[in-house]
Amino acid sequence: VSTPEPAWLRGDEPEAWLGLVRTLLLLPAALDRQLREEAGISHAYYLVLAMLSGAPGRSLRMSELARVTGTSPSRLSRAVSSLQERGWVERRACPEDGRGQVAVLTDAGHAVLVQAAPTHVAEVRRRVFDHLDPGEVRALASLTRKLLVGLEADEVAPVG
Amino acid sequence: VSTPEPAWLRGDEPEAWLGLVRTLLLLPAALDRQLREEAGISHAYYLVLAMLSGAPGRSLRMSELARVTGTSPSRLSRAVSSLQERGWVERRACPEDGRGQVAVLTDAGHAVLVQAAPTHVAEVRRRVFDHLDPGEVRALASLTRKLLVGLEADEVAPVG
DNA sequence: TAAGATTGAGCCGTCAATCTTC
DNA sequence: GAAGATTGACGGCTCAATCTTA
Repeated sequence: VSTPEPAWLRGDEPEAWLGLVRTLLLLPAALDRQLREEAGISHAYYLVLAMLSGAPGRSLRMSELARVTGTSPSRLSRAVSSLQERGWVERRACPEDGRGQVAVLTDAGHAVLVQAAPTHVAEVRRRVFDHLDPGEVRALASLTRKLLVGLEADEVAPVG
Repeated sequence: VSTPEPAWLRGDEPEAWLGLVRTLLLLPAALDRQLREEAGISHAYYLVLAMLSGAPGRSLRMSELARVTGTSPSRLSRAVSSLQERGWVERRACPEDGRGQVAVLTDAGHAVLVQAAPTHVAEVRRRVFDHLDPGEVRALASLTRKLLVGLEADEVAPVG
């Protein structure tokens, strides 16, 4: 290439990277701890319930549910199995595609979500938004939007 | 309390939160995939090697290493055991405290780190910094600094 | 042949209990 | 008794393989 990228981080990048890495390590752990204590499930499982709750018919195809929760197909399949054993989610055949499965939030699952949501939101406030002013919240929304560009596309254009 | 916090998120908070959650889900997965393919270790294990490499004597107490890598004591103990089996880290008794253990990076471990670092940094650039201009990098550093205030202190002041 | 979904094997992580030293 | 560190038990996650339908 004609203008190679620098080999290591420079300027404000090291501090930004270290801060981001520490956030990636600590925030999910904090969310998991709080939700496990409150509702007995991880944050990933909570997201499954929450995304189903907001979908029409409280149901979504497995593939679509995997996409919106940011998890792999196998991980989602195991999560739904676990939630199904607790009676919080059901599986149904997809009427439009014989290969597909649809996950449906049960009334019991919805009740768990409704019960857990307030303390979860309080934790999110306490851990995140209490420390940011409105401008910083906007900056966070803007930054994550740009970061997700590089994360949601697994394939990357060749170097040429 | 006299001025209760709103029960749900408002303004730019929902978008910021969803963006942050998706980043928390996708970025660690991307880092793990790349490092596992390149060096056969997770990002958490890489951090252990990297933090030891930057420490005086290429060694740190277990408790201090857990703190700087943002992991729990039990998690770190298992990580060091695994790295020790590969000959990349050694354990030694702590001369100043009979209860303590010191983890030391071996030459082999250092070689692994040196070999893996360039492609890892390239991945960090490709996933993160290629999508941000200098001002945004500063904003990211500033934002994570504020978020870590709420994450590094596990105990929180009572509501009163 | 490809896409949707699941499963088996194995590693990684947490929680609680334990052991040692302070 | 408290702190540093480790371990047993168990659940969650990834990778690769598999099964079914399109």
